[in-house]
Formats: sequence, structure tokens, C-alpha cells
Amino acid sequence: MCKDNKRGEKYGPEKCECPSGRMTRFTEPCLLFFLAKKPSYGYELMDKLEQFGFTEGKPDPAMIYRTLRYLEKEGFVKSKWDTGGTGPAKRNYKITAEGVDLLHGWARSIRQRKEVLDKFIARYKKYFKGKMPKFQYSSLLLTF
Amino acid sequence: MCKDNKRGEKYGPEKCECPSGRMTRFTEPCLLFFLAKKPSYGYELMDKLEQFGFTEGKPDPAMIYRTLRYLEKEGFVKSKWDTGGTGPAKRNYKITAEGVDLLHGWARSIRQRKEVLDKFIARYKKYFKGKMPKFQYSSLLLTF
DNA sequence: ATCATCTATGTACAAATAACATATAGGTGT
DNA sequence: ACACCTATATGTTATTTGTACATAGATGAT
Repeated sequence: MCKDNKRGEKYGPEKCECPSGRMTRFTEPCLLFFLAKKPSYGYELMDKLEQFGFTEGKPDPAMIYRTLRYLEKEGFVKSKWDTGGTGPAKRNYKITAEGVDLLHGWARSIRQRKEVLDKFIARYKKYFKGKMPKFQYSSLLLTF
Repeated sequence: MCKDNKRGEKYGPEKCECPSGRMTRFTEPCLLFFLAKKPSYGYELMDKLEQFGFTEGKPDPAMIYRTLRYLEKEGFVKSKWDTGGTGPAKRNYKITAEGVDLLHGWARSIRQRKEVLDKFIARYKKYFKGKMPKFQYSSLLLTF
């Protein structure tokens, strides 16, 4: 993410042009997907998220733990303390049938979202073809 | 959007399984794109946004007008009152060179985002191939 | 053995973003 | 005069994410 980003604050006085670089609403489906493949725990899942573009010095732990506890509260995952193995105790999560359903819902939404982005990019390309510039906002990570 | 959606409130007491159906952070790039093609004004732009999936009884006017004023404050667009024509006066917006640059930045981010979504969908498909279910969360619009 | 470091989970608070409700006002048709 | 459509705008709340920090067991080095 752009270090000088003050732009998030759209409705306040700050000023910076770069988009904010969030992984908006993407943590939850990713966690569900990884848990669908294999039970795991927060700290390990944090690393796996890098596969989906959460690359900036690791995804925020707060986000991961919060999301996991939320998912458990709603019955989409279940956890048990795992005191075996090395290091501090881990909270091991398994996905439930409801969680798998939710993941399917997410997949569907993500596909729709992707199609909208495709459409945007197609129109953008069509309009700007030929006059593609060197980008000014170059080092941005994901914006939304 | 799902009418019963109470799920946005993830960290509160409410409960509903459906993703929230927002057009997260997409208004700004869309507005910039339309203005790059042709000067326009808020009310007209509102209609055009439906082309990109803002279908639910029109996108929130507050969102459009606030984004436009934000963009003007930062110099990405400029406006003039247009009192000619029928009906109340319109505030006609034109994109600036800086605005076009910002649009390119957005396009880049959107492309990156799209690639992440592609990757997610590919892995999801690979893992669930064969066992694709009838979706339980069926009537969702865009989630993020 | 105490200190630094890594693993692991978590909370509190603040900032950013979007949604919802409402206000204002000119124009058009009846 | 009235309803209705166009057009812009603001205030407040709800939702989501980010930043900072707290806790604590294990491991290895001095």
C-alpha cells in the first residue's frame, strides 16, 4: 500500500491521490476456502492468504482472528484448542456444512464481481486503446 | 441486495448469512470513466452506473454527489452550473488531466483485483469440481 | 536463569466507507 | 394549487477495516 495514503479520508480535509489498498471483503471467502480444503488455525491461515494478494507484511492479524471468531459465532466454522505440537496452543478450525454453503455463496458473488470488473476493463481498454499512458500511480496494490 | 441482510453488522448481535451486496469502492472509477468519455452531471451519471451492476433501484444519490464533490475538491474534475435546457439547473462536470491519471491508476488496480478474483475462482472450481451444489444463497447481487 | 525472539491469539480504539433518511427547489402537466 | 419529476445536497448512522497494543508459552543464546 502507498505509504502516504491519506486519501481514504474522502470526506475530510486530507489529500492524497492514491486509492487505499484494501482487500475489501475478501478475507472471509479466502478463510472459508482454505478451511474447506484443510483444518487450520489463524497464524497459519495468515501465511496462506498471501497466495491471494495479501502481501503487505502479512494480512492484519486482527482481521483474521476477528473473522474466524465471527464465523464460529455464526456456526460456519468450529474450533478446538490444540495444545499438542511445538509453541503456544493453537485454536484449530474446521469448516461446517453451513460454512461450505456460505463459501459457495461467496464464490457466486465473486464471479459476478469479476464479471463487472471485466466489463469495466474491456470498456476502459476500448476507449483508451492507443493512448495508453505510463502510469502515474504505479506502486499500488489492490484497491478494492 | 438481500432484503433481510443484517449480516453487515458482523461484530454486533445481528444474524443473517448473506453477504452485504455493496458496490464497494467502485463508484469513483466508474464516474471517472464516464466523465473521461463525455462531460455529464450527477443525475445522468446515476443512470449510467447501472451499466456496471449498480442495479438496485439506482445507486445512492448521496454516493454520487459526494464522490463528485470530492473529486472536484481534489482537482480530478471541474464543474459549471448549466442553467440552459429543461428542468432544474445541472452541475456539469468535466474530467481534468489529473482525473484521467487517476482513472488510469484505478484501471490498474481493478485489473489486479480482477486477477486475484480469477485466481480465487480457478482454485475454487478445481477443488469443488464435480461436487458443485445448488446454491443456497441464490439471489445475491454483488458482494464486494 | 533472564533475556530476546518467535509463535500464537486476542482486545481497544480510531479511521474509512457506505447506507439511510431527509431537505431544498425549479419545472411540467392537470 | 397540486402532484410529480428532475436535480442537487447534507446529516446521521451503520458497517468495515486499520492501527496499536496486550498477553503468553516455547526456544535458544549469553
